[in-house]
Amino acid sequence: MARNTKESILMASLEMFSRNGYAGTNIRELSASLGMVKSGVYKHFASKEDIWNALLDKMVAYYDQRFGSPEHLPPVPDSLEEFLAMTMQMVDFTVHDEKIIMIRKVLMIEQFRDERAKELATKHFLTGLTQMFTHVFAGMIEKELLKSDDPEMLAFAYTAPISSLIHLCDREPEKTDEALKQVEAFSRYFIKVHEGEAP
Amino acid sequence: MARNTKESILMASLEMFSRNGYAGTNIRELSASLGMVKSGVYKHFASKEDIWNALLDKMVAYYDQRFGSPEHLPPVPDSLEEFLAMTMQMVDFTVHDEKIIMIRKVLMIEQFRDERAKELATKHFLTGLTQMFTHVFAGMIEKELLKSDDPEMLAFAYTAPISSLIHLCDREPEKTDEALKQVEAFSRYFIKVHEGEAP
DNA sequence: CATTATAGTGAACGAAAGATCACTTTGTCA
DNA sequence: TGACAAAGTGATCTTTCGTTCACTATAATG
Repeated sequence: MARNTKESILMASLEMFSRNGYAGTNIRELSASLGMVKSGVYKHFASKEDIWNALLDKMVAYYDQRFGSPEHLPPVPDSLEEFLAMTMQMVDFTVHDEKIIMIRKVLMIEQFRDERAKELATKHFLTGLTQMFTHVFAGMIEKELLKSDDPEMLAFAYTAPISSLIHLCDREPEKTDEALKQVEAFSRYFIKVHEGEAP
Repeated sequence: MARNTKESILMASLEMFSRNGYAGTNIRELSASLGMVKSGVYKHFASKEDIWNALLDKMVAYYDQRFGSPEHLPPVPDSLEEFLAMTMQMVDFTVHDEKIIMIRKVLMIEQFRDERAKELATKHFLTGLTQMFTHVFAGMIEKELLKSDDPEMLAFAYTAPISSLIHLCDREPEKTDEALKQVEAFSRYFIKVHEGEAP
């Protein structure tokens, strides 16, 4: 029962931090959203900052679990259509999963204030995606699906534009469908430019 | 004398908002940074929110002035080296200009809370750059510096990765030099991929 | 020089913040 | 079932917040 409440508090804090930021969130509203009175929160966390740190721990763990270990690298696709489908599936998931959206928002808001948020932001928004797709592109080049090229540069050139469209979805969710079409258009364009000569 | 103080307050608020966000900024610190006592601020602005709105007005005006009108479009370069140089000069400026850095940070932090910040963020981070470079690439294709292609897609594929490196500089300024090298490497790579056949 | 609008001060206010504490309730387990 | 630790409450404390206001100093104007 205790673990449950503690988790609920962290979930509620993720929601509030992602909407109002750390400074813009207060314990009264937070506890009220859980049908609690504010002093109750202090049975589970020593302070507001303690909640923040615990939430960051969770976000770090969540990231490591989903993207950290090599065994979670996506399989190298066997065709360019499969590659496109894989991209679309990943993007579609990431722009619709409420929890991941909130994590990105929190990192956006707090990246300049909190050292760990800064680190996670760079991973989430830049290096993580690049690493992941470096592996994919290296495999695809080997399979001659793509022209011989620097896989890391390819990965950066591919993921950064898609990432910017994901951020657009976070900012203006009503544009999500349009943005997804742009992702697809970009992906098709990218494939066309870099596809291998051998059919 | 009045105008001067009002401007100083806006400048100080830009600094504090970009570091601590709107909610994380208080009037006492703000006025103290100007050698004033907090009640003095209220001779120039009716409320904290009034300061925020005035600052946003300024940021909108600043953006429109620098990127808004068509006459501020960059000239179409006459060679690929010139294009690279133009890119590097623009990026170098934007990652070192303290004011522009602070504007980007404020937009990052407040994009999910304030409607106008959201709009400006999309312009600053996405559509503005794309529009600008669509014009450049259209001209370069006409000059046969680049292969015939969709200039808007080219612009998006070019500016988004560079934009993500600019954000990295905002987040981790100590990596600025490295990031600038990455910008140059990416730009050279991009040119190589898309350069026209005719020398 | 006298007047007057403006800029800045310092004390004060009410509201809201984070946090504490003595208490009651509740669920667990010997 | 009875005891005890944990979870939750409500009152309260201290600080800090944004804001107001009567006041003084200042600088421009006629």
